[in-house]
Amino acid sequence: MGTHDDSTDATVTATADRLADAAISIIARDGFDALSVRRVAREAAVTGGTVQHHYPSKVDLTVAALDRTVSRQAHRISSLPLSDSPVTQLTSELCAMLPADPASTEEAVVWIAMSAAVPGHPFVAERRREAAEQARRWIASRIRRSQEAGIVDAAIDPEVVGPMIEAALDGVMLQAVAEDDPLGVSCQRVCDIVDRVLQIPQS
Amino acid sequence: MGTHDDSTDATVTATADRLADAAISIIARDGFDALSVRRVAREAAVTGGTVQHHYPSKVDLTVAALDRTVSRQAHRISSLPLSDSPVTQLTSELCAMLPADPASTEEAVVWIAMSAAVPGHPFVAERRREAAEQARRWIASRIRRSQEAGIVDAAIDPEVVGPMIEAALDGVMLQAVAEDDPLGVSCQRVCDIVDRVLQIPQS
DNA sequence: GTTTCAACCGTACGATCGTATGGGTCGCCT
DNA sequence: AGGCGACCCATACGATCGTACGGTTGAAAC
Repeated sequence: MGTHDDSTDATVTATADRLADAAISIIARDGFDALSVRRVAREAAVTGGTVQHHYPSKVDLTVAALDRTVSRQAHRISSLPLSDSPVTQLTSELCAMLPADPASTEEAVVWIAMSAAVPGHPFVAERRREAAEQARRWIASRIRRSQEAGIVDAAIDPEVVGPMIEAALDGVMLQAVAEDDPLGVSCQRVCDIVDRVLQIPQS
Repeated sequence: MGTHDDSTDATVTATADRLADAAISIIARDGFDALSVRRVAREAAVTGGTVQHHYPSKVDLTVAALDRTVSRQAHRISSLPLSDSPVTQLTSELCAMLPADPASTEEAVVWIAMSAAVPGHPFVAERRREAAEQARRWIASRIRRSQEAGIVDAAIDPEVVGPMIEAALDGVMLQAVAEDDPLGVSCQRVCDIVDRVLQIPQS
């Protein structure tokens, strides 16, 4: 209630989001283990007690950064210009998750970092799984829409091809993060894989 | 010199390898940040001073664990039964990098962990890039051999399709690590992607 | 016998971490 | 006016970290 913000929904103050953004920056810049209460405080120009007030424990701070990462990703791909074809829509949405500007780079690095942090951090696994399932459903819906449009063969099963595309996206993103491939080759790579996996005739 | 060991080559003592293996286990179990001198000492049943003697700094210990990981991977896929077809040879070698037994699981988790640890740890990036380039060359050679055997179309460029397969392997491995997919679906997934990317007619 | 040296053990110091705790300031409600 | 809760600041404690440093042992070199 009260003043609404531009994020997912209410109940979180603006400083709490700033702290989460600071945490994202730290994770993206120096790795998942570099996240600490004091560093977030320095990054956000507050004292340690402040971040401790908004996020009583470190896991609270971490899940806030993780949730905000996937929320930022979802917000960006949802506010994307519509394409004429469902399959180019899918590929453009996929490419929107790759590192392009500083913001998307942060989110991609955090996504890879939280995937790698799953062993030994059970609460990270849960958040990652939720986001992955959401992405899975979203990819499957795009495939189905492409089938209804007659662009891809109706015989292929979205439930089996979807995970392939998901894996391709994860792999390209991991390489983009680890070897900082330029956006062009990353995007081209995922587009090529999608075309081949969906058996789209090469132009 | 003198007694030779079963690892890559000489000059490293047996206890140094044990310490590297302990480091690998720790990284695989509790994440990259959980690696510490004292934990390795506990894991290997020695004191902190001992690991400090073999690896004067923590980065020395870390690069030893990383190098040993890729060496263990290379050793396992090199000691693999030969297949009749070059493409099944490639897929079986790819699947050999996926988490099957405890050893390969450790190596896959460490590989993902070191990919995620690249930002903020420059010395990790170097090691990862060497291993990735080696894998790239190895995949490209398998593709070329398949083309010479007439199984895949000679028109496709190994230099562009290779990175796709590499990305697919990374993505499937990441999902296997993060969501601990069973080996069957992971292996099936990479095989399917390879078949589609190489445009092998579906059986 | 003496020296040397690699391997291993144990301790210590400074830094950083997570977190508990208490005080201070402001706006809002009764 | 007085209480009250949200917000922010500051300090402190215990734990863990990387690493420097010295001691001990045993075998090889001279």
